[in-house]
Amino acid sequence: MNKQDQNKPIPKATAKRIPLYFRYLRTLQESGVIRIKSKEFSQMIQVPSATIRRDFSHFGELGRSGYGYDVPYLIEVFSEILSTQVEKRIALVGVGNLGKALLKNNFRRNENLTIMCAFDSDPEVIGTCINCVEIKNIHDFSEVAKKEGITAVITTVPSKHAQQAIDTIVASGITAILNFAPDRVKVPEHVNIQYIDLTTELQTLIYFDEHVSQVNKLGLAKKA
Amino acid sequence: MNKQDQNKPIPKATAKRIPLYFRYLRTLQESGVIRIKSKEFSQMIQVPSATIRRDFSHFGELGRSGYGYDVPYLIEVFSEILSTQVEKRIALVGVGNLGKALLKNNFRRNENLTIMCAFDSDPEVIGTCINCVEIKNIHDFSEVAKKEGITAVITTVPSKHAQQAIDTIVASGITAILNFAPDRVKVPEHVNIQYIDLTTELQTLIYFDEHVSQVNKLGLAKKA
DNA sequence: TACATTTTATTAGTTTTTTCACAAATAGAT
DNA sequence: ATCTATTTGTGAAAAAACTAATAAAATGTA
Repeated sequence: MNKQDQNKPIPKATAKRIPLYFRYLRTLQESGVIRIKSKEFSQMIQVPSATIRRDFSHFGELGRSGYGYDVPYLIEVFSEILSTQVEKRIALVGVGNLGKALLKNNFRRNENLTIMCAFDSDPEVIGTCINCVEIKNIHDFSEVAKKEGITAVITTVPSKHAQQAIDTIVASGITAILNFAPDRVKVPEHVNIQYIDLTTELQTLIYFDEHVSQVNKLGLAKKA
Repeated sequence: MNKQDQNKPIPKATAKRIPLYFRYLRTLQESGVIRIKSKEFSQMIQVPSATIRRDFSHFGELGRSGYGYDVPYLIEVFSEILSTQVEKRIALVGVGNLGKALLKNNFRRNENLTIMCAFDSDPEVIGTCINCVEIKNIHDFSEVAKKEGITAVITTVPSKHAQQAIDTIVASGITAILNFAPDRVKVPEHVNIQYIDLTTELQTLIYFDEHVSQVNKLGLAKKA
């Protein structure tokens, strides 16, 4: 039994890094690496080694002094944490340009996440298939989602219709939504909604580039 | 002259919210709203009112007690901060499924950000056009980027080739990169690189949904 | 086996971010 | 012109996240 079961909740900042850790552990495993030290791992993923050790420590004493961490064991632990042995069945709502692209990729390199079904309201696309996924009518969302055992939903609906689409999704009992429409929508408190907004990301990046890190540009950066 | 010029740097957390603030101020303006109180705005964008006031305060005394904030004035200020009057000319590298989708959208609703040119290494796509943007050979990146006055680059290259593509970009003097390939790449310190990884985002979301917010699910959530 | 080296896990300390709560300022009513 | 109700801006407190530094533990070498 690891610490998490008995103790304090995992810090949000830590939780956000877990998928990154897991991805790189898998990469290491594929390269046949059996053991990894926090400092080496730090170089790889560009997260300070102290942060890595602190993060890992929330899940128990995973490493051994003077040795480092055993990669297969770490993978076992993080796999459990992310419950990767359970297939996550995803639905996609909104089959526009972006939706189509996500369908075509369908988490290619990841055997744990799969877009099972897609929805739209446009009669033109309903009934067609993309990458072997049939586009269904959004009106049938609840029914199909239940039948397919959907865990989480990605919405790539235009802002204008996002609230309506998300109401439908929430009504079906789904509690995890990844929303590409930048406008904030109203959801009940128990629903977890995450926003991905390209424009905002890019504006933030440019803002940092222009203001926040001028110091770096002048060559006054402190050491890595 | 506002505070930012004279005083302390803007906190990172604040900087990240600026584009969100700006977007919603524009929405308000379009609806003809002239004044907004931090509490109302808070409801809209789902950021605590105290955070909003604190954030705004970094740029001077923008509001008036007992009144709130003047929307046109706020827009003026944030427009200046984000330098939205200057067109940001973006390049896109990697014209796969996702790259194509971004090209087709091309920040439709935003008059400040424009994808000016796109690059790939596949002879099949080089020379073709998507949404009036011609796909150029990545080998000509530096030359074209200079001619086009590119400020920032979006990379939608497969992980395997991301490092190479980004080396090319960095070599041309670009310092702001938004990278959709999830693997960490090495860049000089003065380069600002931001990662967007759908898989990670979704895994994080699901992790939170399964672990972190069980409390909410049990109906024990604290008040909004 | 003993010992010098390595590396974790953790304690303590620092910085950053968020939140509280209220004086001061202003609005708008009378 | 006065008064009451609002709402800001900000000190101060609290919470969260990060970093430093080190004792303890384990490694691996002689």
